[in-house]
Amino acid sequence: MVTISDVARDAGVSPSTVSYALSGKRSISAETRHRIEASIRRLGYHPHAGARALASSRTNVLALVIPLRVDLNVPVVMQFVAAAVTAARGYDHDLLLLTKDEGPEGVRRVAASAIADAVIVMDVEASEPRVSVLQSLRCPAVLIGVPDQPRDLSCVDLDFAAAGSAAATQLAELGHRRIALIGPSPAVYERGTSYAGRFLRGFQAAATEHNLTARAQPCLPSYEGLRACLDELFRRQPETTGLVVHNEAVLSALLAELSARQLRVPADMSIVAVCPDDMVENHGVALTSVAIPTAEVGQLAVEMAMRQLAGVAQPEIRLLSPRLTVRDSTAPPRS
Amino acid sequence: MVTISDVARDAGVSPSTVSYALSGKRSISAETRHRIEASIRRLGYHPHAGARALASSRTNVLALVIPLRVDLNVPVVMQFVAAAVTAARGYDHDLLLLTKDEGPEGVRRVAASAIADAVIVMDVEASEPRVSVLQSLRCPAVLIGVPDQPRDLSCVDLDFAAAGSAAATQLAELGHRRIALIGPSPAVYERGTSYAGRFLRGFQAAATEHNLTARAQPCLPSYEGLRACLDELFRRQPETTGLVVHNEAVLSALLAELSARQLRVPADMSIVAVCPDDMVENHGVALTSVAIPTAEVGQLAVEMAMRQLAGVAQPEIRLLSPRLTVRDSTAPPRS
DNA sequence: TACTGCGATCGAAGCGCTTCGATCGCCGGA
DNA sequence: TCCGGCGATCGAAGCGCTTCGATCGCAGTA
Repeated sequence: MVTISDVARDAGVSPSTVSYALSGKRSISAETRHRIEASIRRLGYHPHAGARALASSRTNVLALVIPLRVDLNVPVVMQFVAAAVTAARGYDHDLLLLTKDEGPEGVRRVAASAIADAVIVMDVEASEPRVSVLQSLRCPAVLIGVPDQPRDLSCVDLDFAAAGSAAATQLAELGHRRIALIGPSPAVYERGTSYAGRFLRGFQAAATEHNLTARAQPCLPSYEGLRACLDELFRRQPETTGLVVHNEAVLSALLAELSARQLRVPADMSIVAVCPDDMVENHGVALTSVAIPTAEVGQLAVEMAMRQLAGVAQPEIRLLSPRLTVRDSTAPPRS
Repeated sequence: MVTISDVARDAGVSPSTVSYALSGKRSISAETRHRIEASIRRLGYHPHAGARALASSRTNVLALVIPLRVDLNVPVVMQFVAAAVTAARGYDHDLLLLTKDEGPEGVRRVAASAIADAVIVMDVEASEPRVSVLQSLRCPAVLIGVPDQPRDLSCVDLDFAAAGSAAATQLAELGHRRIALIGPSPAVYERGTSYAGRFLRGFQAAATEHNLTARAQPCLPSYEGLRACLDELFRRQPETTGLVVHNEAVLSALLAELSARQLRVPADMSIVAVCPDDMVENHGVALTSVAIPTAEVGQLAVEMAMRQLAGVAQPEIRLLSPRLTVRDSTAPPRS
């Protein structure tokens, strides 16, 4: 292995000079710096991450805790991850992947053994057990989602309440009177996943405000689940003319099933989807949607973490305003 | 931070004894071990990962390089990742996520700075530039996919040639005479992605062998792309009665579009999908499929890496035999 | 001319761990 | 009784880096 001493010898300086040239923490004459850089290149030197971590108490690694559940939408998670890893590399950091399976202990392990400098947590629950661990370890952290008790932790997410409201309002303004929310899997609600409840409440509040008849139903993420969900919906609330779908996994099944039931979109049924933008075009009809800004949130989470590491950040809760884009799946109801 | 010396003091032994108790590399009396374990628990000791890496030249981290392309199927990638991270934790290792964007330099960086002990590479191309880096660094590595020149690197993948053959053969045996392959995005072929070509060749070989008229078409992963692909297909090869779909992203679009064109599955058109098992049920009809064993491959990749780290493994190429499951999307052609 | 201040560089300590080579009892065999 | 051998433990070196406090030479000032 090529060490800093090898570089120092090659460049005719001391190891500390090489270190300072690399970190820029002390001034180095231009000439020396160039000689060092040349040596580094010639020898193919890469600082040993462990040694660096030990000496500086900085690993340049961010930990990201992702859910492995199937009832959560996988592509959405992947988009977060992609955005986060890309953003992290922009700050010269790497991303370590943890799974929610490990629970609070996983977070403790990683933070306590200084494997990562900060932790980003996805799929946050209302009463989130990882919050107290993070807090007691005084570990820089960013939650994607908002627990009931964020304590002093930073949070970032789409403003799901506003999103739910926007979706319902859009249907109301088109003149729909009976609408429904096709929500995430029941398991998501049971788990108290923070975004699901917030969306639901926003949806209901807007429905009430606009005097709509509104029904909310969770939906298992499978074709059968969707079919059952629709059966139930039309039995309990016939004449429904507008659907808000907060469950990316069943979107295509929904369209297939509506078509099978001779319901045309948007003539017989309007649909507002809640999903990342790149999912609205993969169906026969371009979907009116409230965007889930996965890329922004992922990137923002990393930025917030980096700012905490730089010491220039107090805890903050950032809720991104929803953006609704009207496309071809919504229209006034036929009356 | 709680250090090994704190534990040693608390337990009334020397730091090295604690280390040996933890690693089991020398025998420690039961009594001492218990005292040490108690101290560890009481103090909440976690070994410092950097220090450990520095002293032992082992990080207990595996690097996984994933593609971020949209033209690759995202859920499939995610399933690999999930399987790999879970398997890695089973060996007390963590997973560091790299993206293909960083190219060979990313691999070099991680290996040379001893951030990870081994590298697992997804989305391997026929002439894979990362192979030589990996090899010259003498870094334990596992490729998911098989490049033209695997050199001494281990590879694991589904036997895509056999899979292509199995899919075509199944249609042949049902009596179909004109079939088609709806393949991945053209970009995937252009990039020389290893699995796409292997599947195609297997498909064509079997078609030839069974005297089928067979056409292969790449397909952009969008509704429009699929529609264009079908248009082209039916223009160039009308009377096609069987489809092999090696493009998970367009499965639901395909079913929707066939239905829109009054083609019933399987009465008018048989479909063999190539996809992970959990994707066959999300459509109106359960799909006959050749399984992509994402979980097995991901887990196997980790196991192979661990075996290399343990020093008990020479390079090997493991191709998993395809498993075709007949479901409801295939039937003899109407004639 | 003597001194101050500053930019550039060096040397050494130390981060927390692993590991190699002692050391120290203690037991069994001669 | 003495000694060899072995299990249990200790001490110290060292992994490769960062960083603090010197040192050194030189330009500018009094």
